[in-house]
Amino acid sequence: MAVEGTTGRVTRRRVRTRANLLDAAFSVFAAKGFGHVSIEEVCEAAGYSRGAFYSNFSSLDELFFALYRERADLIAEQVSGALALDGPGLDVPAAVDRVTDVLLLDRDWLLVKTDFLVHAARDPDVARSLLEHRARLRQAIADRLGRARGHTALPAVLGDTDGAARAVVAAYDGVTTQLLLDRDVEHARVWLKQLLTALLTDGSGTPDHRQN
Amino acid sequence: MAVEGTTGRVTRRRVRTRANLLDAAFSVFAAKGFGHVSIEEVCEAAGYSRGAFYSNFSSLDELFFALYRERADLIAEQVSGALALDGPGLDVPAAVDRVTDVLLLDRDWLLVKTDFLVHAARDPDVARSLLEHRARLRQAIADRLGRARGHTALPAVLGDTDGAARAVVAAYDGVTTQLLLDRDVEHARVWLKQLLTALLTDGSGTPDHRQN
DNA sequence: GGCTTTCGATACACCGATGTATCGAATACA
DNA sequence: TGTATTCGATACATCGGTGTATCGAAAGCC
Repeated sequence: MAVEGTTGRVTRRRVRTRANLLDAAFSVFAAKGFGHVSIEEVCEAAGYSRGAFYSNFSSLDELFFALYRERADLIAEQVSGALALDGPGLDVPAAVDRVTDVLLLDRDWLLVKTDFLVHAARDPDVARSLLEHRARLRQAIADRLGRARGHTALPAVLGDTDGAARAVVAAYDGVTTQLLLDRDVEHARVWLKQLLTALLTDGSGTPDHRQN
Repeated sequence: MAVEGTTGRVTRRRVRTRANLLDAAFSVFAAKGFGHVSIEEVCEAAGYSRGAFYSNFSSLDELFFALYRERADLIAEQVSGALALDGPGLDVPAAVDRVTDVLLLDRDWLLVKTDFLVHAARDPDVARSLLEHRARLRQAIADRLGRARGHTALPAVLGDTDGAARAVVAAYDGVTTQLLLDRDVEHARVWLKQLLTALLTDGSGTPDHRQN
């Protein structure tokens, strides 16, 4: 039984193994991709037997979902944190700097994230859940962006602050795609910065040259 | 033997079955996702036996790769065509209109494309091949964009025309992600138009409102 | 139209992964 | 510390997919 309705007895070993399984699964998923991973591989990587797995999860999908939510929430917190740092007024360029510094940490995460996207794209329920998550994040961005008026004027082309927040997310997604292919994290960072600057200001930025 | 070094005898039945297999595979991949598809499923969908498959391909990966190249080349031609339509000078807004009208045809294609991205992200060889393909497409965009000077000035933030072309591709990738989740093609189209306008001009555009 | 070559269907042997049922060991609680 | 309960390892039956080898049928060539 993977699901505990009401926690009968508290458990201590259980939480450890569950966490271990999740961690191991993350590595394996990042390396081989969900859909090319068997339950056995995850168990082996974690140093457990399949008995442990079935005791904690009922399917690979369930584990994958749990894994994604865990990390996604973590990232969302980081971004919110980076956005919430300064005072009542938002300094757009500074915020862009902070966010881009925080955002693109881990290639493995991008791999898993994209796997999950592909998964969600084919399952309406998962898609809805993911859309809600994205909407919350976007809302947080839009809120902060709303405080920018006065400091920097947002270009009118994108509409309201929500449109601008949309653009930010789209830029992030776009850069993610490129980064997955060329593996150049540093370039991705500076380039995301450029893109965001281009989208959120009318001013001038710092160009850069690159192949690929 | 799936690979013919030199074409011994010409074949007519063979090309048909090969095409049928590719078409069926496209549907199946779109529906279930590469990695959740067995060779048998593809064969069944195409109305052939596994013997036919192994006679034409040596693995699912090989078929997938062939499938992707075929369609990707087709799309690239469409885009190039849309860009090449007008005279020596490029009218940016008009070109944006034409490209966005052509570009986002098929959700199934986006699904397969993203699957392939996920695949390429884990295999350096495939990644290189995909990067080259993207680079060619980007170059075509940059070339046309180079002729825009005079008509419309590109924002300096993005650097040269290549930077601008990069931004175009990133916007497309970003919109793709959202579209995979919300399945709203029309909105994606108008929104991509907005994004491109925001990136490629300093002027004003047509805002829009939307949930999700 | 006969003959040769190629294509694809059928049959077979072979894992590898899945899920379940059972039992010993670890752990919470008194 | 004793004991009830939970956790996870082992064993088992099963299934689906893979790849290969073989053979009949379709299609090209003269």
